[in-house]
Amino acid sequence: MPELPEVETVMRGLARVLEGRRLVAASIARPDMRWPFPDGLVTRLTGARVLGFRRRAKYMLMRVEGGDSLLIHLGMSGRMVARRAADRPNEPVAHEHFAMETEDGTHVGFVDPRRFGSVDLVASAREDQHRLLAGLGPEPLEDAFTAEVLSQALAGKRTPIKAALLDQKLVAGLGNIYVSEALHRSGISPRREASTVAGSRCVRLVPAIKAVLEESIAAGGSSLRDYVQADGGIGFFQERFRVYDRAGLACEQCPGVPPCPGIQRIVQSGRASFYCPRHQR
DNA sequence: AGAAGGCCCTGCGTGC
DNA sequence: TGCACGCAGGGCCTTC
Repeated sequence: MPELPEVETVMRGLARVLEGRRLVAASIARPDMRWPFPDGLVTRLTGARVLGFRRRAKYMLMRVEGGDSLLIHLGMSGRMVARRAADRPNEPVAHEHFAMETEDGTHVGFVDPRRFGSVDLVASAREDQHRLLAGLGPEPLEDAFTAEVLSQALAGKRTPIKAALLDQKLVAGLGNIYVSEALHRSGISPRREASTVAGSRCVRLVPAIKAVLEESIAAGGSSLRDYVQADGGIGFFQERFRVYDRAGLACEQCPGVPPCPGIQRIVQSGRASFYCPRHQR
């Protein structure tokens, strides 16, 4: 499930194989993703050189010659797959909805079985004004994201902190997994009302958010030799989380006597949260 | 107006 | 073994 660290890793992998290269082909196999592919996508990409990459929240932006940027969201199940064009199988790759090919013979496909992902074009000079980016909150890894900033965003919110942190308007790029992990690290229950996290608890929470994201990006980068795996997949691997999907297991944060009752799974706004009821309050 | 739930989609794990 | 069902969740949309 691509959240901010996975998107960052995939983006770096894409940059590795695409940056500076000229695209000699682009193709659409199936246009009905989350939103239809934009008009002129193939035309604008074909022949253009890839200038650079950038990430915003869970979105990747690929700047190309001619003033356009390709906006990519991986959705739930999206992957980027890179192969030498010559090594591609003859039959169509399952769920590869979109692909690009470089002058030096690399084929990059966007594979997304669930089709929650999306691709769009936006003027490079106005990337942040795209409707999907315009309302996003601060980047959690930037210095501007401080305890004070989060504190203000949470003030007066009656919703559980779990839901608040998933709200991309408050902070951009966190998903279900890293919200659970960051709350676990900072000893805050996902059920706690957001307004009561404002203040001193944000002083613990904000560094925990940054740490969990940074460690994950570092692990993603170092675990991938070449950013392109044997199967052609670019990007993320399954990390070992401290609470996410670990219901019933002991919480490593609180050893000792009496034994930790273990990590619990609860459902909040229809989504699973994992936490240790003993040390997360 | 803010919050909660629905919906889109396919693959996979579980249980009968 | 096979099938049915439920769950996974990002983000927009509708409803309350």
